[in-house]
Amino acid sequence: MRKTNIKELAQILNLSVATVSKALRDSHEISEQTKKKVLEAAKDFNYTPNPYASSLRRKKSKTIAVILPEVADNFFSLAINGIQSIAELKGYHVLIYLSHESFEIEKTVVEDCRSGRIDGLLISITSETQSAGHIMKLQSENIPIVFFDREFEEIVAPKVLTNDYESGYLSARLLIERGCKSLQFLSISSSLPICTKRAQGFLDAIAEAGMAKKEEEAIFYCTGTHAETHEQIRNLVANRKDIDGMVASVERLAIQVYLSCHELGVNIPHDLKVIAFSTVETAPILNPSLSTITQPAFEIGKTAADILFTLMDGKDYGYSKKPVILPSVLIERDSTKN
Amino acid sequence: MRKTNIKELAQILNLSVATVSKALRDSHEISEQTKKKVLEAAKDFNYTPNPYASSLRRKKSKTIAVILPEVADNFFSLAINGIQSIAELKGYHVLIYLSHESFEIEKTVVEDCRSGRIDGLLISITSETQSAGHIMKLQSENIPIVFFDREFEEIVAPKVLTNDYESGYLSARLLIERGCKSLQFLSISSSLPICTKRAQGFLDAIAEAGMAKKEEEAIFYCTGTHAETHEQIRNLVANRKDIDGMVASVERLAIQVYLSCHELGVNIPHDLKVIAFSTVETAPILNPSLSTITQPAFEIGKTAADILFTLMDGKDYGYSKKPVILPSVLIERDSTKN
DNA sequence: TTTATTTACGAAATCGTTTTCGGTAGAACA
DNA sequence: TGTTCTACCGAAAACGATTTCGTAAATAAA
Repeated sequence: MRKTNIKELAQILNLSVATVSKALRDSHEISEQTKKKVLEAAKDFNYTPNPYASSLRRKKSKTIAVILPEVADNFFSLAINGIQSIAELKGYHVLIYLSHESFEIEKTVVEDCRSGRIDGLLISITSETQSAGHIMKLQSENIPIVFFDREFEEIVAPKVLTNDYESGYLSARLLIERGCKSLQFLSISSSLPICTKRAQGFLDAIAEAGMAKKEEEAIFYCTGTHAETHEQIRNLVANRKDIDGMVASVERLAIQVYLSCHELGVNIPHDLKVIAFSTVETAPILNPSLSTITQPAFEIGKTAADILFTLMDGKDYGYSKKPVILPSVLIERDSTKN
Repeated sequence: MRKTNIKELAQILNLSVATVSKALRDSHEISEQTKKKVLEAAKDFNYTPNPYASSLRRKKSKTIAVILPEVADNFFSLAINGIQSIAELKGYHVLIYLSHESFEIEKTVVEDCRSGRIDGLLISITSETQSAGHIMKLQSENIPIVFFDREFEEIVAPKVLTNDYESGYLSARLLIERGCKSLQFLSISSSLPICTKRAQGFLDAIAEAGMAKKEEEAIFYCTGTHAETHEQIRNLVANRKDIDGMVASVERLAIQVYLSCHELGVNIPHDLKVIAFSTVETAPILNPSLSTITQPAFEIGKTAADILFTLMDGKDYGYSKKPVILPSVLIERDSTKN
């Protein structure tokens, strides 16, 4: 079945393209009668409007972009779900870009967003990102941007986050209450706010309990590839028998800790207690079940999208200039019990 | 910093828009000298080409769409990764649509794809999809389509699948060898080829072992919402003590089985052995570790994208009309051992 | 020198919409 | 009767690129 464009449709109907266009957009300038005729013909002759012609003329693309570090992480999967749920409602299209934690890729993608391809951007920055020039440039071209989860602190923009500091604090408190004497915080970045805040909460909690360590000792950085991370964590678990409690700042680190312990025969929670920032749904059926600080990932995505859309409507998004905080919940399971 | 369009750039350079356009596209009609001047000015004056104007004229969008049932499933996350890896290489943009297992949504999205918004489509159909009219309509408009994982059997199109029948067969064989006497196959659809083929392999294996059951008894369908599924599986585990082996056709069903067993105090593998089609990375650290048939999810996505791009280049994709099969691997862990 | 050929560029049409700005008829009003 | 509104519709100009085709100058071939 061949496609028609608006010009052909106009010819068939013996009307002008202007009239057809207006009829299709349900303009008051057009009589109900002709509207009906146009709609019918549009269906009969298989008319599908060309979105790019429309975007060109109206300077609106009905498209948003989501930039995130990876998708094979439950948190981001759930966040995408939340974002999509809103985009679908609004009839918007969603472009997904993966930065793979590479600042270079992030920069390239953000650069491309300046072309007018998108009406708005949702972004969770990479663990490498230390400057936000690329993002500010986009901002200066009046494209609404909302940060979710991984913000860039120095930039003023709507942000949807979770209570990272508090959660970091509580996770350490839990381990201390369960009798741990030497704690370690596993991080993936020394600049990412989610990591630094969680770490700071952790540090404050151990200091408060008289278990203070030097920051370099208390925090273990797992940068590098996933394979390298595995190696690092395995070595840590193998060699540092003094550590009896760990807080994993992101999901995959916790999994690495578990795998290492299984490989090395280290018993969780007896030899080592573990708690992780994670939304992994298998937490309750892990061996042992994993205590988690679970972020409201879906809601974070949904809220960020919500704000983005009100911004794109030209409205103020109603919240103050402060980030929106959706709290995480700590669920204790066997990995921290005695 | 203001954006420039090609017309302004031409004025600045005292050249025609035609020349500027050709210079930017590195045409042989333009001297190296002016090319250099144009490129410089483009950078200096912050020129970013409007992709929609370009798409309109060239009838190419540099965009592909991926339609999948859900993203919060490790298989699909990994597949997206594979797809993105190729798209990024080719400088293409990726639109993601979630059908949430709803045929209606799938139809709407596919319909929209006819508008010229995309140059190609990768799709994994919903569990409800029983007809492919919408997809054939798209095909008839010469938009390349590649199915991955969840195909529609009756349609002729490139497909990238895994060895479903064989894997179903092997999973049942394993349980039989481990001494199971009464097996159950957990399915999510009576029409989805991945389910029916896996189920058929399963049925053939138990028939061969003299453990044949009627199909209605051997296969348990978990349709409905996730919450309903949990209820159904819980009831099954609670009431059918005769069943001592289960094959979960998709990841989330296995998780539900585990959760139910934990709740009900059913011991895996002693009371019930479980094997699942799954790519979940926590399989080795579950309680007990989960035997899986693991699909090469990343490669499936990557290969599908590869084929799509060769198709979009107008070339034959080199393979025969038969689907490309990337085999899964069975990894036995504790959930099926004695 | 004359005639082809190449090289380098520009004018204008084109892609398929949307929107502005008129314009014509008939109704309503004085 | 003349005037002012409405209600509908159309011509044409955008939107910002690409591409075809034409042409002038420079070079090569005769």
